[in-house]
Amino acid sequence: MENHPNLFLASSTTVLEAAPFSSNMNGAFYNRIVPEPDGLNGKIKVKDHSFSKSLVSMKNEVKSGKNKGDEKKTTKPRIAFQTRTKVDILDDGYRWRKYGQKAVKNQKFPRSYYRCTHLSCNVKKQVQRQSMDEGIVVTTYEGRHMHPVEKHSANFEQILNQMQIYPPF
DNA sequence: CGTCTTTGACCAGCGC
DNA sequence: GCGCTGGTCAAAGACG
Repeated sequence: MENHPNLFLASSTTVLEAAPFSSNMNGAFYNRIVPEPDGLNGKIKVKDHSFSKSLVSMKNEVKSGKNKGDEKKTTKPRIAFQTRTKVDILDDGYRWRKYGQKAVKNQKFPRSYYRCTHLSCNVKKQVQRQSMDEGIVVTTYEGRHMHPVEKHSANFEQILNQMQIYPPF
């Protein structure tokens, strides 16, 4: 069993683009990453050693887990960040409700599951600390917020929107 | 009292 | 079919 199937960790197929934008969220710097032309040997560079964040993957195809009657398999954008931070929960401006936590095989730290509390918003995220490097937190977003950000602290929605323009790997 | 977290149980998918 | 694993549910409790 490998890592998350939809997750390409640093050093795989992505490369850090000289950020055409960099926004601030909790003091973190966001750098956009795009697939390297040949798709190989990309490297992630982390700029701020104390609290920096980089996009490590995105993929468009995701099976929604349970389909109780009405909804069948859906495809949702899934975007993963790798964050070097001491805190697990990043304030991205949205309100999240934790609905589960699971121990993951071969992983020292549990994975936490969150859902956006906004009415009829289906966006989920998973947060997991890497066992190899405890300072790294991987956050995976699933779905898109179709409502405005609830706090002023970030323009994370804007970041997500920009990521959508790239094709899945 | 409303909101959020915790946590064990449950369920579905997958490999053998 | 069975067991393992990841994802979700939901009751109970904590907290402001």
